[in-house]
Amino acid sequence: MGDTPELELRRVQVHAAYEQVWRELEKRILDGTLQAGDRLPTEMELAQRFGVNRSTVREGIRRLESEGLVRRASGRRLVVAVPSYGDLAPRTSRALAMSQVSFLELWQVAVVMEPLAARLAAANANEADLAEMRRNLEATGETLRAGRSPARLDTEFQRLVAQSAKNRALELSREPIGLLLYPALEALIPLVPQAGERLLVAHRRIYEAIRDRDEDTAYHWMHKHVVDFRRGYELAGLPLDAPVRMPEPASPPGG
Amino acid sequence: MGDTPELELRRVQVHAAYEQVWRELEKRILDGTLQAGDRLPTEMELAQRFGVNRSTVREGIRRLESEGLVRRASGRRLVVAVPSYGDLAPRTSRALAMSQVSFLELWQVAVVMEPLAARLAAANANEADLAEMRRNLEATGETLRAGRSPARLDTEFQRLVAQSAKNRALELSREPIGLLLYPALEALIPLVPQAGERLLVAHRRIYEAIRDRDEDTAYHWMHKHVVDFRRGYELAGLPLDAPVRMPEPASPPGG
DNA sequence: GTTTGTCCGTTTGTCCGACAATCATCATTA
DNA sequence: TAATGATGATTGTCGGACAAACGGACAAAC
Repeated sequence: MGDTPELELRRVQVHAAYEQVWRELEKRILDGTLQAGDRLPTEMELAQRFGVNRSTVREGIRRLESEGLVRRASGRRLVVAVPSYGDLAPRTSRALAMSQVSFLELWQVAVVMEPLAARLAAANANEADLAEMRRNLEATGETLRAGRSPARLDTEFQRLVAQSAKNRALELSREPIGLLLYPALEALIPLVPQAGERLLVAHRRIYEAIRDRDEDTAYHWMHKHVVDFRRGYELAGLPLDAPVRMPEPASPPGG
Repeated sequence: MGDTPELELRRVQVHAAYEQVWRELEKRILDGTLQAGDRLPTEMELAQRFGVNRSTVREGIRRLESEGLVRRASGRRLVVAVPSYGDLAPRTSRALAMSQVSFLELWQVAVVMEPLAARLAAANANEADLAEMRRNLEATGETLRAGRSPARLDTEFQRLVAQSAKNRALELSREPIGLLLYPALEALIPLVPQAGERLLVAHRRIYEAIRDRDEDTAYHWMHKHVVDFRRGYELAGLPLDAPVRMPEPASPPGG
């Protein structure tokens, strides 16, 4: 075999035309040539400028749409947009669910993220944030009195705390986990009678600490709350290492 | 104005055909009808079964591809896949960068996530993980001796630690942050002469602690390391609250 | 003067039919 | 047996086409 002189070759990259359309537009958006809010040219015009068929342009555009970099304005013209975590979080949740992530894995992250969120919320929450939390607390109380499951409201409470933290990296990191984790309450509540009351108490304490700008108390109650969640899960006899399931989407994923 | 009796209307949903194709296939994948690894029918066949044109099917497929739910095998046929964070993390990073997230916001998350990763890594790393860290350590040493920037290798080291933690939720949560945060080293290193050496020492300690299954030491050194990173950033006179920029992609984003 | 109905040019969503390039497969050849 | 070539299936791209929906302008009706 003396005829293969250590020749190192890498796969020659061949990009489909619609991919190049997508990448080119993406690049223009990311480098600021196209700013959020700008209107894109019509499909016909894009096709002419790129020198490809309109069908090809459309396939590229689908990709951009899916990434949340462009949206269709009320009317029809394409408009450059900033991707929202409304688009991203459910997708990450799905990837986690499809990877058969266990309750324990999610919990291990939540138990550090949520207390951090509470601490930052105590530092940064504004009056509007507090009002939303109050509204959520009341709704949770009613829901419990009516004997229904507060799972969705708990998910929301955690999200509201994270929103109050004024840290978008935190918000975006924890959202996919919250989306997968708290629906597990749905299964837990009926099995652990005292869970609902404990949850409400914890939420109240967390809210009060945030309102009073008491970072440490907010942190500790949230930590306790998340630990409590795990304990309830074990108490109910649910397996920590079983994969979680993807909940029904509350709001339809971005399109 | 008594002629508007609290009438609440929501926008009537009209779904384009390609959207329905996308949603239907997505549903089949998520509910398990189509399992990872399964081959999808050909575009022609999909078009016939959905009763739409092949072009329409193709637009829907682009969406699925973008979500990582389906890939083109080496050949051509579409294959159902599990979305990887290779697809997801860069997108989340972009969303963060476009939202003008500050160094401080990223750091606040990193300072709790990375030590957690180190602790779990000390508990769960296997021999292959350790070998990769060793390789990374050596490369970092060489890079520093050569006077080049270890930014990319640092990003990789943190990723390797997270991989060793055997927690996919953690891995997926921290990756977008790491991707945005550590490239800031590129700007930092030339300004803080001792930074490179300190970084290498920290990496070594973290590696040793993980190897020795010493969770607390791994945790503390990683915490120290991340705190050190921030101190270096401040020392260099870089503003904590300025938005970070999106780094050049090391590997082209999934497609 | 404001609302409603109508028209028109533009743009999108969808369809049809077609072709070259590429891939998977298998029979053929050295 | 392993390399080579032929064959059929499938994708990527194209050009052209049309109905539906939109934005805007204008006229008619209240």
